Amino acid sequence: MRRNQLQPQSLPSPQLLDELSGFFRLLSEPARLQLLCQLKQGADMDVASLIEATGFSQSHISRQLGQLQRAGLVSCERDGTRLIYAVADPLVDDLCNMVQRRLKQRLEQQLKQLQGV
Amino acid sequence: MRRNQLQPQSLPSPQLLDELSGFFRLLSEPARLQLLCQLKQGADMDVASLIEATGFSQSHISRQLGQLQRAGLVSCERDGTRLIYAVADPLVDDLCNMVQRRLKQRLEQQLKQLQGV
DNA sequence: ATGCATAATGCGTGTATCGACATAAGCACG
DNA sequence: CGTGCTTATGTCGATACACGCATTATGCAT
Repeated sequence: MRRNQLQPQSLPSPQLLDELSGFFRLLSEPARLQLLCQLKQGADMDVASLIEATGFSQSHISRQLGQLQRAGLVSCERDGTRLIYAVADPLVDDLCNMVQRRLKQRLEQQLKQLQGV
Repeated sequence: MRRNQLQPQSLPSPQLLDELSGFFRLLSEPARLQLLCQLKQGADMDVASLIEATGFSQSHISRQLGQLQRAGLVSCERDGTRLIYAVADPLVDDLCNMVQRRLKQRLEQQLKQLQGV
């Protein structure tokens, strides 16, 4: 099968590649993923709760939230001196669920492969 | 303010967090994403084609393909001395499409925000 | 076996970024 | 005004990893 020439020339541009990889990079850090998960559950949480829930330093959490916010993944509103953060896009949850399903399937498959054909 | 206790205790475990972030990390590198896209289009490609298409060194490509293969994202079969690689899981494409749509929506929204309320 | 392909690995360098500490900046209240 | 509380930022050490060069391993042919 030499069907290697039927590309609809849909190679993604370098810019798109960078944007995509940049987005995935945001999710490539357990700390950020953990923050997102905490926010999903706790609905609206202030930074103090996130510090206590994750055990990270305040500066670290502030930076990670900043990245997520610039990407539009979380939003925040003021309550006095505190900032209340919330998940701003359900996409991350969808992606995680899809990947999780995939990881599970893969493990089940490997398991089956081990215990006899 | 201890009103954040209504969680259905569905916090992902650290292991799951690591696995998820590890998976996303694979997609967080433009080089790997590019390889996956090339493979999607070219259907089956040997390493030489990938070298020419991407401009990366042979060793680099070999390593990246190794990572993708260990994760089950690509598979390869021998043809003489060459290895022909192919995409082994459509999930990555779905994820990229979802993220791309999301990036586009976000830009459109920002554009609308700029040119008048 | 030798020789010629191709692919994988050892090693080094450079760069990015995680994560903490210390400090500054913004906001409320006396 | 200053004081206290919360968040953001400057700086730094440690670690991870991208990427190339050189070398080794592997398969096919003669």
